[in-house]
Amino acid sequence: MTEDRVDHIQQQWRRERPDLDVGPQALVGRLHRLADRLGAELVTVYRRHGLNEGEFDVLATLRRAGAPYALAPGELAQHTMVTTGAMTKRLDRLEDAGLVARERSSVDGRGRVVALSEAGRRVIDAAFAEHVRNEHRLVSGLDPTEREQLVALLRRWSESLDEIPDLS
Amino acid sequence: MTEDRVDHIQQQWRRERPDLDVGPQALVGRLHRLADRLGAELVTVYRRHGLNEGEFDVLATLRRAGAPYALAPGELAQHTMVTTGAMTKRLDRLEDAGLVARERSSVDGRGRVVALSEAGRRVIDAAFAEHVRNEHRLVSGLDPTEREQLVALLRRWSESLDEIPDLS
DNA sequence: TCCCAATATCTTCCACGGAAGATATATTCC
DNA sequence: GGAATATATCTTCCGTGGAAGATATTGGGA
Repeated sequence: MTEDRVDHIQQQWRRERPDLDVGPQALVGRLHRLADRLGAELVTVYRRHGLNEGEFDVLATLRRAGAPYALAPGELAQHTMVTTGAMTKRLDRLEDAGLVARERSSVDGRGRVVALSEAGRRVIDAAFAEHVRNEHRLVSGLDPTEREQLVALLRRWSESLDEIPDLS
Repeated sequence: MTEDRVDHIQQQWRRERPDLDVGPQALVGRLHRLADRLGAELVTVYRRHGLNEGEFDVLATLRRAGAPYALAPGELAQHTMVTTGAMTKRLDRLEDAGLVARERSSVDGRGRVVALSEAGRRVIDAAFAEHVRNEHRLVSGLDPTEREQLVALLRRWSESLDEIPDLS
């Protein structure tokens, strides 16, 4: 087991603050660094298709919703976990690029319906296929058993967070 | 095993793109969502101490480097994984707040030395102690065995990424 | 029916980081 | 020693997202 950056950071803290138990950093810190690293690999594929992460996320959300590939801006904001203001701007860019179209909702004058255009559909289908290949590459260093264990542990951790009390 | 958002997304893709194996998303997607979730919890502590994530990171890096708590801007940028331009701005803010001081390097006229002020030292010591308590809280839903397994798997995954070829 | 609260979206302003270039200083090589 | 190159930091401009408020529309209750 070679020593990595997180180990080194922990050692520094143990020297400087021996009164604190920095054990959990092994998990929290490593998870964050890994997420950053993986994220950087993923965006290279988005960029090849002329998209940034947020735009890919919007197109993918519309695509996997199934025909007619249309959702409201508010739904998209919820699914992609950004504010509606941020979504407005993403949609502005995607609309300018001709990848989505905004129409008035027929049932609610306040609402809009955002739908993939034909071009949008083509772009996300190509980008997503490459994205999946990229994900396969990124997990290829783990064998099937390790992947299963890791999925189970991440799931456990996620669920446990819902039941943890706030910091006093 | 209850179904979570990542499961649902996978199901959508399997319906819409049965030609693609989206298995790896269980790992990659879940890791990202978990990192976001944890990050949101962590910043609440930084904010209590008047810091954002980047500023906390800078002060923590100086603090754990040990006395005299001083590093060059370039070193700080490397350790915290941002560009030197971003570091300049972080240091501007921290200097305005009186938490760090910039001096000319005595050995290199181009260089600067960024050092924690007394106030900076107090702030980061208090913030970091609370940060560690927060991390303990966030991992409290996992038992010691699970934590060890998870650390080992994350470490394995990280290391494996260094040996993976680029996407063709 | 009419008013008011709720809702959906968009607008404005600001915070933060990246990319590329500017500036000052140092180092290397002749 | 002097010119060319390298290096450290900072500056400028831009892209993206959040927060708060503006606008338009809906729906409910007097």
